[in-house]
Amino acid sequence: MDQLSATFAALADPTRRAILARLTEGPATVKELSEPFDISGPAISKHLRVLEKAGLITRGREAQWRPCQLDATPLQEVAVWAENYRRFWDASYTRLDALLTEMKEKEQ
Amino acid sequence: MDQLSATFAALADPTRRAILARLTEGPATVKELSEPFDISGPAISKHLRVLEKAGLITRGREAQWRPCQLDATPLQEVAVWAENYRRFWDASYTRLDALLTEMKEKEQ
DNA sequence: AGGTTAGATAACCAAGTGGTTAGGTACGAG
DNA sequence: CTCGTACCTAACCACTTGGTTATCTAACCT
Repeated sequence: MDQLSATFAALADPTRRAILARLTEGPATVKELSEPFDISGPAISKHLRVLEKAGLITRGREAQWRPCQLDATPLQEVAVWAENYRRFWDASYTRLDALLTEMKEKEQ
Repeated sequence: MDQLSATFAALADPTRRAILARLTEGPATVKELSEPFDISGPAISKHLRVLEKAGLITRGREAQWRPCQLDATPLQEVAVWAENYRRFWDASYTRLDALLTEMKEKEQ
């Protein structure tokens, strides 16, 4: 699976997006991250592994804790990808764009 | 499934992203969309249904054709979501941000 | 050494995904 | 009316996903 697909797949789950949101406030342990959700520890571990494989978090180790930290670089790729569609975001802009194309063609 | 999750899930597949890219050049029929890929028609139909449910395409009907058109509005939501992480995209900015926070705290 | 806490791994399950083939519907052309 | 084309639905398959419980390791604290 390519990088962009892995990132999108990781972001498709609300729990994982919530984890990322939490990590914007600073590093956290697995326990801390699991607290807002009423799912089991192993379920959180799986989510974290998905995020790690997508390169969205990095993990250290301090004694018995395995602190998670946000790494948002893959999100830049997402933002850039989405920006390429900006011209299509609203119909009026599309219509304007069509008009401009038409004008260019007439010029030639 | 919420809107944002559906959008991310739809974007997680490279075939579907390629279909969206093709649709930036204008509407296309299912047949036209399927040509670049060597997968069966039904497989393409399924991809299109996913894109339609995510609100990324709209479909009309002209005789025996069912033309697809891009609707990029959900991508705006994606771009906005990703933009919220801009401050975390590179470490230097994060360090700068930490420094500013520290300075603010000292001021108080 | 023994107990507690943090966390990972393994085995399992239901549901979803991406693909297939086979067969059905709707429309235009001869 | 019949034939070909465009497309969809249905049924099936292998694989993945998001969850569970049970069991393990590692580190800390008495």
